[in-house]
Amino acid sequence: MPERTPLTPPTPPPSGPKPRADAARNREAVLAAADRLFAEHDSPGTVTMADIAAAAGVGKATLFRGFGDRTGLIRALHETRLAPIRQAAEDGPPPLGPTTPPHERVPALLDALLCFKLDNRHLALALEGIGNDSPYAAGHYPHWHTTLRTALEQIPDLPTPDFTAHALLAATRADLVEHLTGHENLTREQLRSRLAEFTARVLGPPTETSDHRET
Amino acid sequence: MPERTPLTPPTPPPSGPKPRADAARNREAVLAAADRLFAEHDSPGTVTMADIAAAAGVGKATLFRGFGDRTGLIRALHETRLAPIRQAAEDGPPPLGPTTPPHERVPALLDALLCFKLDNRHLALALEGIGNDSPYAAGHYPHWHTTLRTALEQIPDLPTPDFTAHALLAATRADLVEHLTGHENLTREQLRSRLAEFTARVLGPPTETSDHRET
DNA sequence: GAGGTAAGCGGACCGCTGGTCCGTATCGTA
DNA sequence: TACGATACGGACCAGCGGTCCGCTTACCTC
Repeated sequence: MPERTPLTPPTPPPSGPKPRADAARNREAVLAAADRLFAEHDSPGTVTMADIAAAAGVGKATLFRGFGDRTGLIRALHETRLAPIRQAAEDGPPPLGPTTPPHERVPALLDALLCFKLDNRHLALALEGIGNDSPYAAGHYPHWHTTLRTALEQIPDLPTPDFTAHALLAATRADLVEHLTGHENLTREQLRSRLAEFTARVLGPPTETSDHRET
Repeated sequence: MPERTPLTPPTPPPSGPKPRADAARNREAVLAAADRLFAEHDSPGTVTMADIAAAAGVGKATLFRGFGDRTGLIRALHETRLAPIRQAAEDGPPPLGPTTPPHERVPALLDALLCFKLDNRHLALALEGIGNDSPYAAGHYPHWHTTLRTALEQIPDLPTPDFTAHALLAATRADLVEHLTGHENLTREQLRSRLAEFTARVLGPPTETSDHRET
């Protein structure tokens, strides 16, 4: 532990007192530049921190001061884009919100996640490709897992909601999505329907007690 | 294309004329050292090429000459360990071999793969953590996917064998296994039974036409 | 066994990356 | 306007994967 943190007051969300005006401006510039660069390059690995700093018109240190490290920057970017969906799943209207019956909500959640990864290939790839254990270690994964598990638990006779949640989420992994659309040439709609069919099979037919709507 | 390959006649399998004695000996030493180092360190990222060369008692160039690059080394290591299972799935006896009815073979294949990743945490993590698109890009994945898909196609009323094969394989991803055993403290047997239950749910109940054995 | 030859060796070397330091410029405030 | 705190930026560093080239060594031939 260093005697006084010489850098990296990680500032994961810009919380605390109040950021200086130029700091806030630079933060936005960096996020915008990173987003653009990741979108332009196919592989996130080819985008360096120096590139992002240059594109944003700031020094490298600004980048690391604002986000801690590469992981932090990617996470911040990802979080920004994912926030609306997350919000919708937390307390939004059906079919994503918590009031939706599980046989409808689970597929809706997975479809939303899949569409997000289709629309933000680069970001999702960058996030999941950080290090080992990356998707699970921290960040948004536990949230989605818990949400999904909670919904799955309301389905009777489903043996292992916890593992099932993991397995269903694994079916939407960014690199798998990338492979299916890129190498196997599945269209967006094909992939969505495949995932929906698979999910339906896992959930089994809806019952009176678990789902109060006619299908 | 260089006028004469200065290095890297990749030698992925040591095929062709015949390798020199010391070359073969060094190759084995490198594989053994790499295996040991990966097993000792938790994260494959902390094992460098220089470490492996030093542990094997050879120069770095020997390493790159024999395996092309880091990816090649890891793949060679992985392939060596996985070969028996691969062989058993290709033309072995039940429950892994191709003569097994699908309702029995699919869970057996997945269980074998899961056990392999449990027994070779480090290797599987190293392999899947290489780059983006890593598990799907090359190597063993297409083989397992094809095997699984072929078996799934024999199950009537299973809507999308191709995607289902991907999804089931995704449930055995190395980092997920690592997360479940490491952070959620599932035992080996718990994880195996969870995967088996999940698989059974996906496959649905066996029928007369698809499976000729009583269950 | 001796000698020629090419395959193989090793470690100094390179380019590049993520990450850090510190003198300097800018912001917010009185 | 003057002053302290905050943030800036680019030179800098350590460590990585990967390469080069002069030297060693195994193999083949006679």
